Amino acid sequence: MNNNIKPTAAELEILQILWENGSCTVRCVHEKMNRKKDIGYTTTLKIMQNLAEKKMVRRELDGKSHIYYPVLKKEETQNVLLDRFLETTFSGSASSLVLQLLGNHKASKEELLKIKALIHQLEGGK
Amino acid sequence: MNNNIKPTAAELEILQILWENGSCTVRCVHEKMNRKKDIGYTTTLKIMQNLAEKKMVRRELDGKSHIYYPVLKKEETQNVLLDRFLETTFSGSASSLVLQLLGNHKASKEELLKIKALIHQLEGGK
DNA sequence: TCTGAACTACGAAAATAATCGTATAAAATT
DNA sequence: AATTTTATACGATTATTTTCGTAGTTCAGA
Repeated sequence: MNNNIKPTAAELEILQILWENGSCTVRCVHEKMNRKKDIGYTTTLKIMQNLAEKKMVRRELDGKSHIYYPVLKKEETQNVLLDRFLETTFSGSASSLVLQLLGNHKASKEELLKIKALIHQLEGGK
Repeated sequence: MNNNIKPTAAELEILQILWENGSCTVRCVHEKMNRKKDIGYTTTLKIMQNLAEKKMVRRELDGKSHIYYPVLKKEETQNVLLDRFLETTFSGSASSLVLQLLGNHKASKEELLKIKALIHQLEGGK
């Protein structure tokens, strides 16, 4: 598994948009970005070009412009980032992470149910 | 609550050491750091000075050298960072974070037990 | 007392990330 | 046909983080 995934903060923002939409032009990404913060068009463009150069997205020419597609899988990327975060911030202790998350962040009932179900499954399916 | 906590990666490494040890001199931190990676003494010193300047640690003169103490609370800091991570990487969905974490065998049996206990408590209690 | 070891202070270099300006080309509009 | 709009490319600038060199201080031991 690719453990070299290392999108920067700005790159990750764009990846999120691509994951949500499947594919986007720069203009499209840029408009969605601008709903959250004020940023120049060429900045968005540049970061997407960087992503392409690093092979985290691919792009196809479509007339005058490009259409960008995510290459990294969302879950895989999240997992790698999660591992790293777990290590750096919680010294690798998954339970303290979860305890803090659930304890302070009261997940909804539905979320708790999902989690319980998974635990049962993990226990049952040994 | 202080939502402005933003230790960088290098700063966080040092905070972890201070949290574990309660307090440390630069030398002490530096030796522990060097077990993991090769880094110059003055680099460690500088980062600790930065931490002090940013009020994330405080220091007291002790003879010729300083003793550093964490100011940020470990759990509070972890929480702030966790919030931020949850937002940027999992678009705020606590359950997908936990599901991926547990699904990925990052939690031991003991950890699962702790988590189950907490869920029971959240459900049953108050 | 002199020398060297252990400190701190401080600034500058190197590395990384983010932002944008300008040049250029191709369509679309007038 | 000329102008405006919409793209990309690419380098330059700025900001942030990390790293370290150098200078200067204090203290302990030869």
